[in-house]
Amino acid sequence: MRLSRYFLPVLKETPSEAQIVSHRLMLRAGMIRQQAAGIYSWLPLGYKVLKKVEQIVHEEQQRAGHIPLLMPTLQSADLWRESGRYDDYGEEMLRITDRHGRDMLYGPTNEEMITDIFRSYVRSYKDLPLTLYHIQWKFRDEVRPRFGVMRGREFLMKDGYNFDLTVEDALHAYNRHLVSYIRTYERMGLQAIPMRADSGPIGGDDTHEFLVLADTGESEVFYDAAVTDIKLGKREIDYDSHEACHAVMEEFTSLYARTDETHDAALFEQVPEERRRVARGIEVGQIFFFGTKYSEVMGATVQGPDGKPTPVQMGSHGIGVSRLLGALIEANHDDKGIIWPEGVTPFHVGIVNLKQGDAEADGACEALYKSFEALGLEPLYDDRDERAGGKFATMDIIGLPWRITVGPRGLKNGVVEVTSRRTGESEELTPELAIAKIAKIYADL
RNA sequence: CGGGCUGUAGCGCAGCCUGGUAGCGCACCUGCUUCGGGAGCAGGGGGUCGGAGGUUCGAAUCCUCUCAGCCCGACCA
Repeated sequence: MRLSRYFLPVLKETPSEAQIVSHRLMLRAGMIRQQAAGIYSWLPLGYKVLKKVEQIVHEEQQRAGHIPLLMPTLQSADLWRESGRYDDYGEEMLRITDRHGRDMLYGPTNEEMITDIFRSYVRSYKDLPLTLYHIQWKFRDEVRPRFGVMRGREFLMKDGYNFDLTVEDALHAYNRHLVSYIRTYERMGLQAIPMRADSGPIGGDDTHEFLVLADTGESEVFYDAAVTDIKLGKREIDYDSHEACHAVMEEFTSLYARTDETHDAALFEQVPEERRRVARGIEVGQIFFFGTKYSEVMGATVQGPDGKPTPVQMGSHGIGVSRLLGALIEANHDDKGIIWPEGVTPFHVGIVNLKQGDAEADGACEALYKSFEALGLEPLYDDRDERAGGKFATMDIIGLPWRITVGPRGLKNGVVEVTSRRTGESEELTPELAIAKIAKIYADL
């Protein structure tokens, strides 16, 4: 993309409504625009990152064997009356009446609807196990939206639902989700620690929340410092293997890590003192096993091998897709702006032409631009007729992890400058080597 | 939902107390100079001061109501 043709409304000054760093930077980098309290437009740059995050979630869900579908944002109140949650959910549910006076609602989650879909079609235990998921906009009418997209009212969320015949199978689904979630976050360059949590209004026996450590997190967390050393890395996981998923689950959850809701001071005391940590975290996902809570009241049963109708064992699993952008920025920024991890960066590399209009500089930039595109990478070429300082500031705030600076001074020696946004370190390379360096970084992801 | 606060140009703000018909910085447009970390000079465009009602000869300014947004708390992915 050529910046002169893009729509990137970068702000030099911070709008006064933004308090926390991710909100400020998203506004300043021209990623979002608030349209009402807790409701945002996603401007091109923000939309691009949102789509990248969404894509990673899709890929990892499908790698784990989960099936994508798409359910509507608006739901009939009748379904929610069946489960009893129409009354239980309270003021957070946005209720709407259509022209015929029918009660509708903007879905805050989809347990009822997915259960309805399941019970309409699935009759036999032979169709299990089954995990369906979607990535869809949700609405929760928060009393007090704040922190930008981290606690908006409208938010994009991946929610998935597993249907299994036995508790054992459902617990495998739980473990499988835990593993796939860790892998999802790691691909985005985030460490999200699974922590034992409260079940809240969803209800259930087993539940873990995934927390990204950040000073601005909404939850207080207590953990054994050793948990931050556990990584999935590039291990291949057999998602069909109960043993393999269980082993990873054990590995990631056996050390102490809890939110304030389930914190147990006595247990925490057993962690060696030098490894005890109290910090704050941003919740970016949660998994639940709740058994037959919905299947019983809504009649989601299958015939088992014995011919008897059996309510299915269920769980639900969510990743806050839009909120992840906030968490990513909270975890990856400095005083100059955002620093995107390579896995989610909106553009792979920024090209800064220090002397627009100079035939040699223009030519070198064009050549770099075309080379990156030929490699399947997306460059953002700042071809505006701006001064160097302004171009650098723009690149810094939008946070592309790599920048190539092209100017007459370097070109005289046949080199361009490759700079890491994260470390600030630069090296002078020939254009060919610069391209090779960037290409290798992304190939190795 | 309790407590506090703010709405004046795209963004950041002053003016309000003490009423007299709107201003500053950035951004934007034109020209010249400049050009490796948010340039300088000159010229220019843009606001019925959130909305409604009231007081007054006169309201951004005072009064009433209302809408929107922000912060703290409770709540929450």
